[in-house]
Amino acid sequence: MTLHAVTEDRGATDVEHVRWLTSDQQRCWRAYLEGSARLAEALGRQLEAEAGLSLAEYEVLVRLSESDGRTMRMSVLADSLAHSRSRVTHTVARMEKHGLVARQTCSADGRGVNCHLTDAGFARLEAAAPGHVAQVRESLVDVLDDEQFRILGEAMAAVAVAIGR
Amino acid sequence: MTLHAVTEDRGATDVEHVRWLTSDQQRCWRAYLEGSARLAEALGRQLEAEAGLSLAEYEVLVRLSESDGRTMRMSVLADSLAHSRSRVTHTVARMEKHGLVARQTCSADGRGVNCHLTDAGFARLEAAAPGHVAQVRESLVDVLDDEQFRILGEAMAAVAVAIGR
DNA sequence: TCAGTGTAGTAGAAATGTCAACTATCCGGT
DNA sequence: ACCGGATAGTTGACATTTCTACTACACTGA
Repeated sequence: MTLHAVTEDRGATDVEHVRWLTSDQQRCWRAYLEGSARLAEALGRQLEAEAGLSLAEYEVLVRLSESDGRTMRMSVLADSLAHSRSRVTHTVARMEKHGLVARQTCSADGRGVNCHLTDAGFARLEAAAPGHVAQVRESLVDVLDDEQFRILGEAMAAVAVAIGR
Repeated sequence: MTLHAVTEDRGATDVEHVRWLTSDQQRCWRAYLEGSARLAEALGRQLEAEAGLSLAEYEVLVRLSESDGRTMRMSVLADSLAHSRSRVTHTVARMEKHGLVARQTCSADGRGVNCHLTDAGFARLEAAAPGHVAQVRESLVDVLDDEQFRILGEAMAAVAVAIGR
């Protein structure tokens, strides 16, 4: 018995007026949950196996590689990844220990820290990228037609905005 | 400088023929990454604050509440959640400590373990559901039009299939 | 100048998830 | 009956993420 049905049984005593999902909406939502879980797992597994990187580390490398001077402030990095500051601190600390990035205090703002991509970090990214892109294609991009993928992107962008970036 | 551009610079020495994402595809993919990160965070935060549950725990409660006798085999639960067995073992162990579920050895298969939703667990789900559904609507369902949401669901279902459920 | 408030980043503990054994049970073939 | 390989689940070590509190610096207004 679904909770939805159960709560409807309460009838007039239910003063909350909950707008439950329709069963079509339920199906979509469950599909999203399952698909996103499997996708994250597939990507993480491939990266770990073939490049020894977590998805979070890979994303850090990507942002840095695209930024001016291959350097970003910690907070900018955190915002751009939609990860907490604390999380980025820990992730970057691990990466620094492995020589992928280097931290330097920011001259312009004494509180700030610049995170810089080292040559070793860039090389690691170059080595990891082809396999990662192949996995993204295999698990997502090539599975969908252009229309589906475009709408998926628009939808998720709208979600990000709604939640308030 | 993007990695994409850099690797193209290698020109004829690049024998890998990597099918990089187009910039449109990049945008979609990044939007997905950011949106899904923010969505998971928003849902988890709401549940934790208002119901003292993690999203993983909530999902366990939902599956059990919908199953025959409010009971599922651990492995069925794991498959249905797309979580690893180990993860489900740990999650269920925590929930059992809090009285939300009870484990009992399976009579039919000596190796099996049945996970049963307690009355307290069901009550907890009933209490949590309205707020959770409201958050799902606010952050996802009501942000999209019907068409977008339907295609999102279809796309993610296709992804789940492609990755091999 | 300097008090108050906000921002940047970190640190360590607690919670959660992953990974690699490990035990116990089941099933299929001989 | 019994061997051997698969399946179900757990365990504990380890890695990662979250949570909370903390330090240091920056900005604003009196």
